[in-house]
Amino acid sequence: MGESIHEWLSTTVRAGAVDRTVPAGQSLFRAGDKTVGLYEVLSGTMRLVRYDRSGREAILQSASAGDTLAEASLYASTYHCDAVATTHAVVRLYPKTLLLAELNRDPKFAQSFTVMLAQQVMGLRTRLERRNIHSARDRVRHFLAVNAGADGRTVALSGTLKDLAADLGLTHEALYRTLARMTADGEIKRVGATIRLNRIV
Amino acid sequence: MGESIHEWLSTTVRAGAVDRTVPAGQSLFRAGDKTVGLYEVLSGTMRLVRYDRSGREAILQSASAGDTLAEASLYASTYHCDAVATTHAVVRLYPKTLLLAELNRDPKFAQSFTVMLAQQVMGLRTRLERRNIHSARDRVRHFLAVNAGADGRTVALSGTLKDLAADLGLTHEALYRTLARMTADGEIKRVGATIRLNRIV
DNA sequence: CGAGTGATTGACTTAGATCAATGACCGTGG
DNA sequence: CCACGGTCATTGATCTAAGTCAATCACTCG
Repeated sequence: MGESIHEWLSTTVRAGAVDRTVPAGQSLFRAGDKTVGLYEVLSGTMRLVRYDRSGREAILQSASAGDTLAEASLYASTYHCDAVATTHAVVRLYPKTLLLAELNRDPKFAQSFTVMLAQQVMGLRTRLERRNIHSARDRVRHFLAVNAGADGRTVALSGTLKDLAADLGLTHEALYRTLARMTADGEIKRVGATIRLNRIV
Repeated sequence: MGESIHEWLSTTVRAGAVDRTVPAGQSLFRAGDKTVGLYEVLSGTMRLVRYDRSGREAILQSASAGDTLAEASLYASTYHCDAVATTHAVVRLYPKTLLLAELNRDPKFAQSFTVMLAQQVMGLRTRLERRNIHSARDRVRHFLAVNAGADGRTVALSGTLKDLAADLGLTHEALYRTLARMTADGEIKRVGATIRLNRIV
């Protein structure tokens, strides 16, 4: 969908990127640290956490491969939470200074960056909207409607059904069952890694 | 939180904004129309919908006062869905041409705009993260952790509890019950429109 | 050829949705 | 100035969809 950061970065910025490995359980940065830039998760999972006085942690966000971390770093001077590796992870740092300089210097790059962010906002809004739907079936319908191809009735599944289930906020069992029922009712038809919507008579 | 669009728009763009009233049920634009700009919903509710061949509509998104509509318009040339008013609504159009020109001309404005989008992305991510939490109690905990004030244990509620419930994706009943239980357990204390987190011993 | 994972289905449990009723509060119009 | 309609806050009773636990089969990969 072209929503991921690295597709939009100028070669200048990309050249200045630094990769770093974070062993599971280790932290990448801590609240109060000075912000250094924008991170992209290359593999593994990172989580942003905050701790209450009793030491219990609250997960503010978790980012897997392809996600970005700490957009905050673009405008804040210090981090306001910790980033810790849930699994062994590899991250790529795009230094703040480079990014900001590039944004100032190159209006075209700035525009690309803005477009990317706008797309992210739209995508996130859509996903949030979907989570508002309580019924599993309607949630699946929403997903299908949003992701239907040009013909308006074919949806190509990118990953596994388990991944899709996670994305929809359902257990994989619930998704399997929902799809099975929709198929039985003739609402959809599964063809390989594709779902075809049938017209409702 | 400074996440809303209009706070970040330059006076130039703001001056070029056009307000428009949309009666309930009427559409603001339809799929295929040329994009004209970015809309902000001033009052009422608009929804973005797509129709399948059987005429049933799928709601892709719904936007209430303060929300923006059609960020797509920033980079796409035509709309890919319909925007229809769920209730009588008033929207404000920030013309695309003005916005893009301004973004090109004024790097500072572009930066502000980018910052605003980045904030939106962060906020949306956090909310999405919250929706991943199944337990009502943990969802409330997440909300409290994220929205705790400087002291880390006081959360000021902005709207009504019903609004909060909707925001959390819970029914208001579920929220009342959860808060009641947390209070009974001594985890929180409600003081007027404020919730205070207690340390867990 | 096992080990690991995805896909699928069954049985059972439960948290939260739904339906319902009540009290508090608030503006407002007669 | 007060009765009335409206909304929020709250709690009870009940229902159900989805979560949880569990088992099976297919498939791939080293």
